[in-house]
Amino acid sequence: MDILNNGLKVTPQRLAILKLLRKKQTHPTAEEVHNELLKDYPAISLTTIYNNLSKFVEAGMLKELDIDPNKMRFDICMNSHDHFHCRVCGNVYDIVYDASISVDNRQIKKNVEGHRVDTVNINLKGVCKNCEAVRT
Amino acid sequence: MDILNNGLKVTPQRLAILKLLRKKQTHPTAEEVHNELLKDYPAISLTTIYNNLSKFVEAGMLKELDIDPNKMRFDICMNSHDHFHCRVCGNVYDIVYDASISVDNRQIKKNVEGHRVDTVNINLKGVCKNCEAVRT
DNA sequence: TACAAGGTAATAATAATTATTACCTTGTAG
DNA sequence: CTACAAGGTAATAATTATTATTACCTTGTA
Repeated sequence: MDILNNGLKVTPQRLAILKLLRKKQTHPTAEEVHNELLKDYPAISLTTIYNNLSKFVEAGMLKELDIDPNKMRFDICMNSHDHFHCRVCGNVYDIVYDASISVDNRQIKKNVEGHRVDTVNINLKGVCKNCEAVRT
Repeated sequence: MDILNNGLKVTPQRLAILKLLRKKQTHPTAEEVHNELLKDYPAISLTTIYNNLSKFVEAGMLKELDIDPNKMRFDICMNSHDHFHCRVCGNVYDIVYDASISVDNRQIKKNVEGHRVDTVNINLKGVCKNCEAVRT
């Protein structure tokens, strides 16, 4: 038995990581995942989190985001969308763009100025609504 | 005398860093800048590079790019444009989008899904034309 | 000429991530 | 049912990029 036929065995740790990533809307870092899972798995190690996040990326189940220069953050692969990085709390939120704009961009020619393009990421930064609310 | 009235003194090291960033099209990392400048300034330290890059960012002369998860890369501020990150050589190139697409995107509402948006970055990834040429 | 402000460079410290290793589980073949 | 092989986990140590600290040096100015 593997997870999605990617050669990865199902383990409680792996299920827990995936479940957490699916539940949380904030694209937690490896350490945040670790802290969260310590509640249910007091023995889980940070190494395990890193190992498995990497495995999931290799297996194509997660994408690594490049929106946070200091920490690795991940995205459970689904239909394509963009990201918003709050510079106050640091959380990363999913953003569903207007279909029109989104499509215009992502379907841009696969060759730009002579370079072969694989992926297009649109990253927004600013202050999220929670942090904005706290301030006022 | 300061550089662009930002309270920064003019030093040979600073001029050299800025000159290099202006000349190179690949958005070199701090270490690449260091290696390059060692040719002309055998005593220059990596710390100086980091210090001054940070100063330049504070002064608004450079922007920090978020396209490379592993290294800091910088952009001499000019008219807005996007970036392409080659996953073979790691270089980052400037991309001039079609004005139409570019404008559509960057002028997106300043509030998206309740979050206040400051900046929008569009990052492309793939294989650059140089690396593509080497392969074939 | 001497002083003050800020810059540089050497060194050490930090933080996130990765590598290494030994032990443990689990599924399967005999 | 038992033993083995494959892979997973966790503890530890190592690596890498970046930042902090400190002492010395330069330069402009009183």
